[in-house]
Amino acid sequence: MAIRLFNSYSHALEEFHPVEPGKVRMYNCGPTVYNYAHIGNFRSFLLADLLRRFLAFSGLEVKQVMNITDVGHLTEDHLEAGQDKVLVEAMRTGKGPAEVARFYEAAFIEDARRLRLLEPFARPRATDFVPRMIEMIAALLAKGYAYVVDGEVYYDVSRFPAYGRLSGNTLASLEENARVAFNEKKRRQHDFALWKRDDKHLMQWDAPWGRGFPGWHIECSAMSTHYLGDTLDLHTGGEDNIFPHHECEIAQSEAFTGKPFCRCWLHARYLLVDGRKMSKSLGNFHTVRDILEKGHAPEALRLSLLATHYRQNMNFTLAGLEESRARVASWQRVVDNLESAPAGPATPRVAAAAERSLAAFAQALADDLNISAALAAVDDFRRETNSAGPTRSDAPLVKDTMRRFDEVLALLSWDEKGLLDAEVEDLLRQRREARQARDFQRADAIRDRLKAAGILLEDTPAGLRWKRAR
RNA sequence: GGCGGCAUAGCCAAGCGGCUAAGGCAACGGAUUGCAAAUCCGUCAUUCGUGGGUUCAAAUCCCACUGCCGCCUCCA
Repeated sequence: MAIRLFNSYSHALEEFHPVEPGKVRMYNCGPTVYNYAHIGNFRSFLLADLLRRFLAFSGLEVKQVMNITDVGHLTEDHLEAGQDKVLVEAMRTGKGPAEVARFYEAAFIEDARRLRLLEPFARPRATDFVPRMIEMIAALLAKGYAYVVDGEVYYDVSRFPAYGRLSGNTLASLEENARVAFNEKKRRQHDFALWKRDDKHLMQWDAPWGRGFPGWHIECSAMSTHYLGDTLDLHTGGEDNIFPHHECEIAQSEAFTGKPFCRCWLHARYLLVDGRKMSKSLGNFHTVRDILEKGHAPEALRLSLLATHYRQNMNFTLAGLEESRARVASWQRVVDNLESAPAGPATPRVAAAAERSLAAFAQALADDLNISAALAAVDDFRRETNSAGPTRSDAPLVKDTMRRFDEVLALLSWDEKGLLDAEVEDLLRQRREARQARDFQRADAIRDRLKAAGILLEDTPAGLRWKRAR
């Protein structure tokens, strides 16, 4: 089935075909590790994860690279502002910015695992790629795409005619609408830095042009081409990365390699919280761990952040989080209830639903990751299956179908319930007896006791069901 | 000021020129049930921000207006 994606570079829906058939090279702009990642960050990372999982689901091999930006935009001024506790603590105890970065990098990876993002092929750190960045800058200088001024290096955008094609910010329009004070060192207002100096900067490296640090954009060019070659198939990021970051990445990379940098760009639109832009001052700022620490299930958060199409502003609310939780729970029950399915022949209706829903699911995602339609396909399967009443013979198919959905969605728990210990087993037996004797008071008391122990009971027409509280 | 995006039921959200406007949450009615939970069946937008236009036909295309959001040098 043809997969269509909206390519921000061409501003159009296109059929996706990797350079090398069957193998996809994908680069995702990753986190800046000077703070905990917030839910907006993860919306963009989850787009990358959804895309990767769906491509794999479709039979493609995906080589995914997500960078860690640890090259400091940290200066002494930041330290003086002292907003970040870990940072302040690090400086107080004599630890450097590198240790701060490691701390938040570890926190990010933990968050990513809790939200079930697949491990990328590589998660390179910008600081490990400074030599390659210097190499690339030297090459750009040699080719005449860049110039040195006073120990700094700038990219000469006038040498790259396609500048502005991604963002729509052509040089002409940028010049007309200049809003930022002109940096005297640059030849043109919109030339951007490949190498900078700033004595206040805490991370510095030696380069042929002087001691300093790399410009923001060059790191992604260095890391992506190192792992994935001159031409990437896919590149993702938040919409705010379109300009200047990705525009500049294209200019640098193509000037360096002489080849097209990336075939297809995907950008996740911003997330709002309670209808407004998330910001600390509005008090609607949520990190991933804040939400999880408040007791919300990671699957609920994952679905919430996934459930709105990536090119649509999503509005995050606690009500929406609860809605996602309920939806995941209803799918989980389809799987869990199979254990107590009655014996009987296979149900044609279930088989038909499995085939139809799986096809609808794949077709929806192939249409520029139409997640709403894909989720509706899962709901359709849930309703059909429950309505038909699956038998023991249906169980393998139902389970396989749900598993297939979950390869992409990654929301369900597949661990076996495990054996109950003898004490719980005994309580269940006692309750059964109490109910038979119509001693409902005692039956309810036992149910409450088991609930407190994390075992939830359901008396269904098919008999007693139990599950562990999650 | 320049560039770009979005407005669909109480809420979330599909649909992208033509079958009765998907699906979820909530709500309500019913079945089942000792109660609870879960599940099923049914109800829930003659209408798609507002006003025009194009068309045999528009939520879908065009124009205007209103509202919201993003980018315009280091923020996903």
